[in-house]
Amino acid sequence: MFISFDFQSDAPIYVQLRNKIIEGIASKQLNPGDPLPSVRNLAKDLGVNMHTINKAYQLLKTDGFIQIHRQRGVVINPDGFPEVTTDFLEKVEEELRPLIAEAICRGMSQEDIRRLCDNLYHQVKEEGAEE
Amino acid sequence: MFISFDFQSDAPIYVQLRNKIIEGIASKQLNPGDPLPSVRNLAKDLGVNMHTINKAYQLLKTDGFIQIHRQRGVVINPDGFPEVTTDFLEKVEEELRPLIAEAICRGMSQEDIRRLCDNLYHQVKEEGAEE
DNA sequence: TTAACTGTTCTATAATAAATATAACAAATA
DNA sequence: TATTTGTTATATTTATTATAGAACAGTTAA
Repeated sequence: MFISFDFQSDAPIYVQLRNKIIEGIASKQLNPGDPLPSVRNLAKDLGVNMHTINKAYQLLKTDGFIQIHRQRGVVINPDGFPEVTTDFLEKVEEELRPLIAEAICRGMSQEDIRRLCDNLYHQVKEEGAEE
Repeated sequence: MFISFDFQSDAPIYVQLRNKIIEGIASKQLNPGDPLPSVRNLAKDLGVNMHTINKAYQLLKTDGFIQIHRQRGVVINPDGFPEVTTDFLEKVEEELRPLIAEAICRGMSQEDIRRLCDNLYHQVKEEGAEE
């Protein structure tokens, strides 16, 4: 598995896991229809509690990134992924605005910020190419 | 004051306050040398505890956005603001990567993301112009 | 059928972070 | 002198996070 946690981070484990799986989808390491480990197996592999995994899966299910079939297991949503909702845009703005404000204070230009985003964009997209 | 809190947000009050002040600096509503209210007065105005304000001020002081003179009060740093440090870049990447990954999953192009950042950039910069 | 495994739900507990509440101190000012 | 400043200390309450163990209902494999 390509998943590990940063226990120094202030982000909760279940949020980190949710994000790692979304990054996996964005980089096409995880594709529609791909199976994910059961909550119990993944918990064992990663050395965390079953409920922590389940919490992350519930978030992903609610947002439409994965499907959970009663006893067949967990799969990356085969029917495609959610659109750009207003909820998502609001979340992005709430988290991005402080970062951009601080970047401005520290003297970054619009070009600097654009470059930073572009770099991250490609970094995420081409994560499956390395290794 | 231009400060209010979103009690629905999962961001702690002292973090929200820190960010609002940084946004104030970025939009030039707050300029080098400008005084900030005392911890007690601001706490009273905003209806929160003194220690919550103090926590935000300490963060801003540590990062170099404000100066705190023993009994003269709190001022926006008159000697300029901190550079783009590696700590800051690491924080940006840690918070921005999941947002960009999710944006990609939801079908946003590099151009879409760039536009979103540009919009926020101007929105922050021209916050002082309205009203 | 039996046994093992699935997601789901429930109750409980421990650890940590966030916010509040008082109180006190030392330095500066009005 | 009296007030205000930032700072520090202790204490309490609340919410979140993570863990623990157990049970249930449906599915699959032996």
